[in-house]
Amino acid sequence: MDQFYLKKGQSFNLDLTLGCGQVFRWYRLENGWKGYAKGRIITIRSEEDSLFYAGCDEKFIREYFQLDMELSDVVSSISLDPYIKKAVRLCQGLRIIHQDPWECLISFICSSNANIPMIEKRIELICSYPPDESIDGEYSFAPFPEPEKLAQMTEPELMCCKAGYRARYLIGTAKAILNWPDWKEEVKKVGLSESRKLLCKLPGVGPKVAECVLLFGFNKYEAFPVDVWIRRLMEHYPECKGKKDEEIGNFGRKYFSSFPGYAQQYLYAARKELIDY
DNA sequence: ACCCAGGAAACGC
DNA sequence: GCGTTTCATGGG
Ligand SMILES: [Mg+2]
Repeated sequence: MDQFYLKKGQSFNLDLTLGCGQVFRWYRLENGWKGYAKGRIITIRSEEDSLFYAGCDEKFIREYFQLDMELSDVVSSISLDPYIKKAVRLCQGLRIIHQDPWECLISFICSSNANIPMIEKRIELICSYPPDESIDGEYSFAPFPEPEKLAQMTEPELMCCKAGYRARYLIGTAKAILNWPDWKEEVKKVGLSESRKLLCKLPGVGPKVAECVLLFGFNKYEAFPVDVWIRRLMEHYPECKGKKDEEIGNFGRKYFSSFPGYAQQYLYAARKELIDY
């Protein structure tokens, strides 16, 4: 168990960060969290101004949780009105994680038209397939299937994992990635609009999933994913009333100029407190 | 029995 | 191009 000392003013809330719906393979312990990320099984807890963690090194912790990112710049940039200010206040210390792009991609293909508990269950079943009865415990902490493995799975197998109609999307995207080995470099080096077009070529990836992958997997903070909750919450702004998702996204990106993705995630994380604002 | 959930794709016009 | 329908799944 290693210790990481947070600097004074280095705002970080572990519970908000892991529980806000940006990652799906972290589980609460009695005191702290255990999860799978980037080939590692990690346990971590927060205590006063320190993090205590095992399963990775300090470099990983800083990178994964983006601890060197200056959150005060984000907050001052997006605190433009009382509505978003309430979300910001409720989300103090929430950081957008730097996920593995492939893990993020299949996670959010799994996310379409589903709620968070179902998404978590679906991803767990896919990663732990085929089921091994000799392993006890609710969670396997098994690695995400690599593109090679996922491409070889069959639709019936993925249906057993409760993938539903997303089964063929997962297989199709895995096969497409096998034929596009430098997809991460290509997506990384172009702007939001172009990278979104690239990702949308993949089956099961549309505007919303693409922007989640760009935000959480590539940390493109211009991204502003619009799901059913964000669509509802953004009705607060007259510019978005009755508008389609595309226009809502365009407004969010323009209005929250420097960090739209953070504004979006703070709104999403505070959705239950904002819904009857 | 309906409605909903971090939507996308196919279809009809 | 734009609106509608379909697609699995489990919980409320
Ligand atoms: Mg697509």
